[in-house]
Amino acid sequence: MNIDSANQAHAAYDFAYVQEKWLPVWDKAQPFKSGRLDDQRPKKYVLDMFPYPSGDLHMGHAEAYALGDVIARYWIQKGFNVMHPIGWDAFGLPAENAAIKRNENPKIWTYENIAVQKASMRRFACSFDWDRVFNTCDPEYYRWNQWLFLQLYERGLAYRKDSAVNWCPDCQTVLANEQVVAGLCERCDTPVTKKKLNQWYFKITNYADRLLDDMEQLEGKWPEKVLMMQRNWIGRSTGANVSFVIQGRELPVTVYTTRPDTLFGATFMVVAADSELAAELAVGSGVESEFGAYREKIKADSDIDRLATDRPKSGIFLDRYAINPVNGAKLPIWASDYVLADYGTGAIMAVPAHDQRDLDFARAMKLPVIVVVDTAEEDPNISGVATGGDGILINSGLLNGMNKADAIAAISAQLEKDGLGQSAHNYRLRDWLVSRQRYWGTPIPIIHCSFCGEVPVPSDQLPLTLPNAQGLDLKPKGTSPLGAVTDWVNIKCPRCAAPAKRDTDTMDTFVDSSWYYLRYPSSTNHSEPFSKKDLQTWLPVDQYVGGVTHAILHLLYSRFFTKVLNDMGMVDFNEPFTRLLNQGMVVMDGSAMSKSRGNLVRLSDELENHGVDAIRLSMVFAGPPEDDVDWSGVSPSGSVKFLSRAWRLSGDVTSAPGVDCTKGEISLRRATHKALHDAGIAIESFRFNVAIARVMELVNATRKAIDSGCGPADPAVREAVEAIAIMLSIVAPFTAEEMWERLGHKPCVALAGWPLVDEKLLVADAVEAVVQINGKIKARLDVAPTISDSELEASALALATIVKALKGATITKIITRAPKIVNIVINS
RNA sequence: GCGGGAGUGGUGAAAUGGCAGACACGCAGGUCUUAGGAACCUGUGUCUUCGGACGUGAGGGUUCAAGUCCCUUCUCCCGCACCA
Repeated sequence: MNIDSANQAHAAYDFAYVQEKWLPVWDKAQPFKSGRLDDQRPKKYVLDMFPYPSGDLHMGHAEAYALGDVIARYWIQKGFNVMHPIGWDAFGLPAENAAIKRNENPKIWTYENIAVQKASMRRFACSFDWDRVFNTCDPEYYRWNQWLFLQLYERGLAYRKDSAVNWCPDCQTVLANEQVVAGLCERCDTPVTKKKLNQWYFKITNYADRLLDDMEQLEGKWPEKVLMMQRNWIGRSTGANVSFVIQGRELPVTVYTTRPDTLFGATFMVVAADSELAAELAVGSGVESEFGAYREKIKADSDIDRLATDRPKSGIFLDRYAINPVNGAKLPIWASDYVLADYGTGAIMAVPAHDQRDLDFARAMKLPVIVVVDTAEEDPNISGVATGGDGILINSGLLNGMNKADAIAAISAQLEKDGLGQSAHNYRLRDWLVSRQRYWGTPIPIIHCSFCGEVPVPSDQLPLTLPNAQGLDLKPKGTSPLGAVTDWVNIKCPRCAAPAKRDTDTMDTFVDSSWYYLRYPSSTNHSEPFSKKDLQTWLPVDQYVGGVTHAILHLLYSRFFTKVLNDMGMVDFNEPFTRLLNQGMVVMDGSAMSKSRGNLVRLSDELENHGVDAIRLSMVFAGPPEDDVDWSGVSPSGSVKFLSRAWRLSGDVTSAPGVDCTKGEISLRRATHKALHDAGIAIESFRFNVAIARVMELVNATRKAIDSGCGPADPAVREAVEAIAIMLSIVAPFTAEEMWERLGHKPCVALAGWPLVDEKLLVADAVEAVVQINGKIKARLDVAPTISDSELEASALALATIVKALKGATITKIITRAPKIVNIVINS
């Protein structure tokens, strides 16, 4: 080794210098532009969930964007025309709350944060196409939010109704069902209460079946967990509606049941205490005042109270009776809060023997329990445990002797024939409540006229921009701050010119994110939200990357929007995201990072201490991407060590660029091609940690080849180090670019292309076969990979150790799988 | 309660039913050094009488062969939660 190369070998790898060196070069080269018209490469749309601009990027962003970047950069290297865009989900409560706290304009706060995040993404070497950026709070974007809202409105998919809605007393706004997590506001963890309000909804329930059934297309491409969560959330149940005559009431009451077979076991009826029906039935019943008091009491209960598992059943007997249609039994009608007003018909037939909730209620209220399905379990009257399983029907007239399934079929047919019932579906999914009583969101483009009613804002008046927040009191007070802007609110009705008022609510920000992925290909289009031609080029999204926190909310809403747009003929596909990868969280010492817990790790500190590449590498190498990364257990300095090892190789290569690699030393060449092959497969199946392990192996093999093998001048060394640079470019772009230059190439290594794998080099010239006796390894032997079963078997049986071991034993069977294994089965 | 997922060295983790622990972190020892928080090398599942034996939460089963498939069970994590 001469003095120069010795110096070079010992020179420390200066990541800070390398970062500063290459960023301006890349700014100029712009390697990640997508969508040039003459581009002949096949397309790939790789999408990262866009960030909320709540401050600078944190460790979670670093993981998510490192993973998305690996995928995007890999497909570029594989020769695809990759669109990898980014934007900002910029409306929403955090901006508004921060603005209130600092007495600032949310708009200024938001755009400042966007600038900070954008600069950090550049530094983090994200391979984004910066020409496609937009923010959802840009009027040019939310204009199309309003346009889409009106499209839904015209189709009857956006409507207003009075309802008891989820209300967060802290945020002073309503919440969608999906935003209530275990009875708490998902933003601020305040217990959610109910409030009766007139609000805008999107009719997502119209799409329940399609949202459910189309998931078949996503099977195997989305995480099973997410599909399952969506299925549960939609919660389709199959059963029957059954009519019950009510004494002293003209109209019958319909109940929904999944167990029509247990109809003979119904001993009472329960109506939701907060329903219209309960109120009506209570009128003139003699228990009106008790009922009123009960209703007031349950209204005061928060969702948290309702969720308590061991909550005793409560209710009021309404002194009214329903008649069981199958046997004429007189069933007392009770009002209780254990029946939900907005599921099914808000009324149930109670079969205490076979439903635990009904049994608990029956026992609390001393109501009769009649067993109609013999399940061979203990009588629920005695055990207190309802028997919900299959069994033989008893005490059930025509159903006696049948099993559950037959009885359901028989009674359903009978009810249908008698006009007393029909099969029905119900869904856990509720319509999507989209009104919000806050400032920083898209104004709802509806005008309320006392003569014309709801009047859409004419499309030539879009965007309906937010009035300036300057001088506006944004403090939450239960109604939208927009109501105070009188010269904005009060306008003439576009239809009749009478004085009218604008709707003062803003849209849930999940509306913004339900279609943003359609906007990137057309981000500069001023005449439509997206063009069909652009969509045909790019959509659907080939690979979506984001946190599992959006498993229901964002992904369900996006699927809903896509289906609506499909019905409108605006898109040709019905699922927006072909493949989905959910990355885990970055935690510290086993729990989520937070200021209050004192375990917050600042991304900027980590980048300062270890460099961008080492942080990206650590994130990706830590384990499977779906698993959480515990930052206390990863070693960014280990990543630095590996990167400088790889970097040092690039200074050791002494052959010239373009040297004929096919003349290189064969075993290193084999290692190189195996690494390229295996790493590619690993990346395509999201096993990025394994891909990196393969690169590490190649680095180790190359180091060895240089130091004590073929030496630095062998063409195989250049081939290996170039392959390392290219493979590293998708994870550690700075290091890779620096290596690429030291290898005598011009930027950008990101576009160098994944080297073609020579299949011939994937076959080793010798492999080790193992010889087992009764499944225990007894010997090993080197064989040609092409050896036949019989040859391998013969060589195995000829081995001295095997001959010795087999002495005196009878061979019953020999299993041979050339060239890997021989298993000799003997009886002992 | 319902639904889903996961249990492998000191740690993060690998392993189309075919050599368990790849690749790392950590640790120990060494080489070279004025020095080492550099680089390089070696070792590192457990037990061992040094021949081996045992080993993927526990228990059973299928198989020539099981971390992997089946049954039972325990533990942990996630989602939903009075949805009739």
